[in-house]
Amino acid sequence: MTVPPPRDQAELIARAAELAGLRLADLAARLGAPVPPDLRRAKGFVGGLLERALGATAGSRAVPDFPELHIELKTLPVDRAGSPVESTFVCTIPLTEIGEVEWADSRVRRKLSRVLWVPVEGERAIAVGERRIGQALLYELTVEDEALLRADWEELAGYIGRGHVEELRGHLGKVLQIRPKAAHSRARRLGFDADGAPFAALPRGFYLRPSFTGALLARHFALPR
DNA sequence: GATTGATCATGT
DNA sequence: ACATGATCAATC
Repeated sequence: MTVPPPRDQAELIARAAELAGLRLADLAARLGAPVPPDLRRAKGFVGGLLERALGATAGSRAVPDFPELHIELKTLPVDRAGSPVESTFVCTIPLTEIGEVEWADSRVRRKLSRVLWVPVEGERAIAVGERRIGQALLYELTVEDEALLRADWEELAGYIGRGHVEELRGHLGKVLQIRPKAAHSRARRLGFDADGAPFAALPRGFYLRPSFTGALLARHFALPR
């Protein structure tokens, strides 16, 4: 079963609304996809399933999931109270270029400008197929959120731009953090040190802290916090 | 229990 | 190689 791309924003929202309450096993059956016993070897299963169900087309290309609508799709694993149980990967970091990039042109800002968040039960105690899909939220970057993200981004990108990528640890950043993003810890890509000399750096990515995504959901759905 | 660092699968 | 989709698992 193949779902065509949504014609417009309203169609996308309607499709997402129709999925609320479904178990992942229901959706997988509808699409003719097998459900893995757990996510250890299928970490992208939930995201991929929702992409197919909603008609996302981008695949692995570096464009939004719904390019014509300028909307990014993110599934968000949550507990029974609606709080995120994981951080949210945003994008990889172009180590050799980010020092020259302005926030306004950054990958982080582009990615988070418009996001269709789909909460999905994500507690490991619930079998993958039994996890239910929640009500989606079409989010547009707010002035307040942008200020928070920009402050973190400028601090973090500044480290890299000055050649201090190796000093970056996950604890930096109030709402946005930088963590490794690689197949394994021996992976390396080109970076520059403080003297501008090239070296083999650990690939890294930007992630949103659960407190940020949790606040975003709570605001929209008026959840108790 | 929350957080940080490590890791898995797939597509272009 | 590096982008996409993330969660796992060791450690704090």
